[in-house]
Amino acid sequence: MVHKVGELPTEPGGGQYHFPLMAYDHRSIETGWQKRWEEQGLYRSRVDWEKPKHYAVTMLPYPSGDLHIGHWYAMTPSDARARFMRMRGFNVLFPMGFDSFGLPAENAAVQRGVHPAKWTYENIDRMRGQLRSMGAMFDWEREIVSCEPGYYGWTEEIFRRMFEEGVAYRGEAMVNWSPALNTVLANEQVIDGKDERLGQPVIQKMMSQWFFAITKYADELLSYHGTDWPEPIKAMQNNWIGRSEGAFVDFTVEEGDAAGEKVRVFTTRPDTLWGATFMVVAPEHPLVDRLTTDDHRDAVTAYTDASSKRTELERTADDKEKTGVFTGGYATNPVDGEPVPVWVADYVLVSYGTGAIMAVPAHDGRDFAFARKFGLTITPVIHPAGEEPLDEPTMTDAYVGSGVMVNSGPIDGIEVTDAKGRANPAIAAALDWLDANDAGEETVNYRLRDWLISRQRYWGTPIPMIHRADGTVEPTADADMPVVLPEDVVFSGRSPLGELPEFLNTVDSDGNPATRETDTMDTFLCSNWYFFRYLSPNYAEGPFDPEEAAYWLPVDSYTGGAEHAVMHLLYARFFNKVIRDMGFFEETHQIMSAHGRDPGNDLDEPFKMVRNQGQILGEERIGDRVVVDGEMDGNRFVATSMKVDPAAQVGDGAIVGELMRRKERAMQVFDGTEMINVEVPEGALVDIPAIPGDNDIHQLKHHLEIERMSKSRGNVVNPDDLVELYGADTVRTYLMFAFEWTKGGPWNSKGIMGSQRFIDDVWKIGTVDYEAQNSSADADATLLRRCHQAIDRVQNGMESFKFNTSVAALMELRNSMTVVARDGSVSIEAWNEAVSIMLRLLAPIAPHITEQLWTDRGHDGSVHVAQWPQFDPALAAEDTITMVLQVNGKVRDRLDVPAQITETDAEELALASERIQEFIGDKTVRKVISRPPKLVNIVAN
RNA sequence: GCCCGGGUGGCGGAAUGGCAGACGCGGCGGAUUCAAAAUCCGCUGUCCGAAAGGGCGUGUGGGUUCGAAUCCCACUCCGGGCACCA
Repeated sequence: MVHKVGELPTEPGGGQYHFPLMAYDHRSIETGWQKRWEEQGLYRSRVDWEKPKHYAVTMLPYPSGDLHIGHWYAMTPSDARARFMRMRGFNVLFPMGFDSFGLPAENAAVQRGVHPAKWTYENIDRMRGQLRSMGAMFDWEREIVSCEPGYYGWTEEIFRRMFEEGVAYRGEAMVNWSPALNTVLANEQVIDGKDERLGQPVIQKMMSQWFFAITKYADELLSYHGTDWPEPIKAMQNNWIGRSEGAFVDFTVEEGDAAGEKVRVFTTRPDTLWGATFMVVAPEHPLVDRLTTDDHRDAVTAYTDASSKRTELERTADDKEKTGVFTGGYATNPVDGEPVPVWVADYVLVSYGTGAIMAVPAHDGRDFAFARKFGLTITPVIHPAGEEPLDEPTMTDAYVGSGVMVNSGPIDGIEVTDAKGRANPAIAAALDWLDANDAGEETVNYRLRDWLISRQRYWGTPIPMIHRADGTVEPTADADMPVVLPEDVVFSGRSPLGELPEFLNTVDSDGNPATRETDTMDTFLCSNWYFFRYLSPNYAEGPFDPEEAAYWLPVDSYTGGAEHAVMHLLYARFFNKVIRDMGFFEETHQIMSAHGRDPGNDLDEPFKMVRNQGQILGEERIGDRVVVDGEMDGNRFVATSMKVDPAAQVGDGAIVGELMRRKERAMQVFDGTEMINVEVPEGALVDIPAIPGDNDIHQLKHHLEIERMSKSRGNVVNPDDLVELYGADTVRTYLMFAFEWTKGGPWNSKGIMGSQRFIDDVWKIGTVDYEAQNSSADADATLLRRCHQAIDRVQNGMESFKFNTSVAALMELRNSMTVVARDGSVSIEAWNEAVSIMLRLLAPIAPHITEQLWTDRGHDGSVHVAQWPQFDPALAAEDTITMVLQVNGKVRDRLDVPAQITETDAEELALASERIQEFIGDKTVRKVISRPPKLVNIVAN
């Protein structure tokens, strides 16, 4: 790919190109600079209290084997932004590491007989090389690898402290057990009753496990004080934490074994207590046995046994139909002293609230369905606003709207709104009544459960605890810390730690024989605090060096995928608060203060700003040949049948052509001349030979659908190949330009050509033997204006994570400069200034080519430590502006006017326009809106 | 069901109250070439019109405003999260 020395077309400008012989050769230039930067230590970051700091982190990868395009998509803009901040005068830290404990390593060991450590380290080596090819400014001196004892030993230490503080505890609870993964899982790792890794069903088991008391922090986790996070992420976390305000109310058991005992329920609607006509307890509720009367015992036992055998998935899958049995027992409703029957049903979950509910069938859909099915009493206590009172026999649904309380004794007549908690007058009145009558207590309940962190797996951080012979647990002694994962083990798919006597057997603090904990920690713990370890990866006195922490913390910008919203991002916030409360930041605070930095609330949250990138999907599948039958309906064709058939000929059906893409409701088929919208109704016959069995519209959509990249789909875009072909700078530019970063989208293998042309043009601009032909001061000012407009736009895009607009601004500058280069219309000084600005603006995005050109053009030092061009609004301002003239809001004429034009002058010019007068005609001018210099709008009728 | 985010050309997208479609891909026409690639020049929302020009146009319907892709109300569709959560 060598460009010719060119006497290229001279029209219309009349100038000549003087392009050099050599095109931009990314192969020789990019790796060369990567090496030089490394040797020069260009990206080392040091604490410097004289300079403002910026700590930027992009989520560290799991060393799965190869860096994929998604990593590049996530990391490149983060790197560019870190570089941009550095050029703007910040002392920037941008580190990288590997989240290297986890299941895939262990699976590789089982399947291929490779030790997880070997597999992991080989992958890390390969990925390190791939990351270098990106040309990112990672400070490799600060790299962390979480499977090294130097890292996980500190996780263990933090665990020991958490145990002492009671934040880490061993508890017996109903937990999620994955038979497929051979381990328990946290609630966050179970989606729709299946594990998030393999999608295999998870069952409920009572087990003794290690937990972190994240619920203690539920309220603080709902506040994001001092942070700038995407609203959807906060919404997801809030949703997950699930705070509900309500009350505990005690119902007293009437007779039988449990007579006099209280059954506590949680309710968010204490106002409806007077309508509570029965109670339901979960099958696992501890009082079930004693509530059950002898004549109901067989039925209840049968029911609870059956439900214990069902998985979470089964319980929720066959949803609608409620099941349950009567215990025979009764409890007293405290508000009116009425006895209500107590039932057992699995629609009440033992894990939420108190595992028991008061049922208000008139005003709760689930209770209503249950009451109707089992013929239980329904008592309405809300009179719907502006309607007839509810009539029990004719009700077909629970009434959940607003109105006025009725049949509710002391709170009769009080208004019920749609508001939650005390903001609802009826709820407030009920809470006050409960308090005054000692019948219940106002409370807050959370959906969030404590974090189950033990895993019955080998390749993870050891839990530094010892099981004593007497059944109690104690932390590993200081001298034995950290507990190092033994390497010489045999893999069978089950954790080998329990079968390794030299690991298992130890002594307790009294010298008695004891055993080590063989479970390891959830790998999400590793990523809880790695951004602290980056600060001082070799620090031996603690998890992080307070001297570094005082300067760098907190993380100023954190970027990564939104899929971590309720796992990593929530856990990391929790851990940060725990570390703070255990006093790890005390010294850090002192050092901050000593340097005159007020710690304030800075260390309450780990990440000041979070931004999420979208996902790169596989390239769209188009061009399948299809045969469609059906008939035209308006401008769309409604199909009765659609068949994918590569050999289809014209005449095989009403429409034969290529399937182009899926619109919202229609498929588009291109028959060679026009694009036809084809609607495929649910009942239409669909035949896709590639998908066996009966096909329908959904499979057709799926067939076309742009999917996540995966090896099995064969749609993986390999960044190494792209770098080889186009160079890292082109790939970086394309990834930053092609999508709205937060959104992502399908890969387009042709689109990258635009970025390649851009990079080639930059090379031409930077190397052209520029000759001023007929330059003028005006042209100089115009070019400088374009440059300053570009500075503004590039800067804004970088700051607001709208990287595509930054690249677009640079492409526009390229367009202007290409014309200037051809015409020679500016002075050599103006040209050099413009090139210098352009190179600096582009440096964060395309670091290699800009560095080469910067050096070649005789600048001292690296472009990456050059100062960002100072934006000057005066230089960016146009002196003439096209003013739009409107009549009744429609554009009718345009005029070039001085930017400084006054309101009156603009108005006069507008009224003087012939075209405007034509449109005004014989109408009367009612009003003139003058917004100089952009617009004048004349209202006439 | 509840909670978020979104709907703009053939495509990715720009414009946050003031010229809709910047920038790029693709397409069309032309130059160069034996030819192709690459490169260069021009056109490219849609309808009417020979043109000048005009009508329409940011999911749908309504509203606020001199003026709405942008603000408000209702609906609809797409994506995501949560979900017998009491």
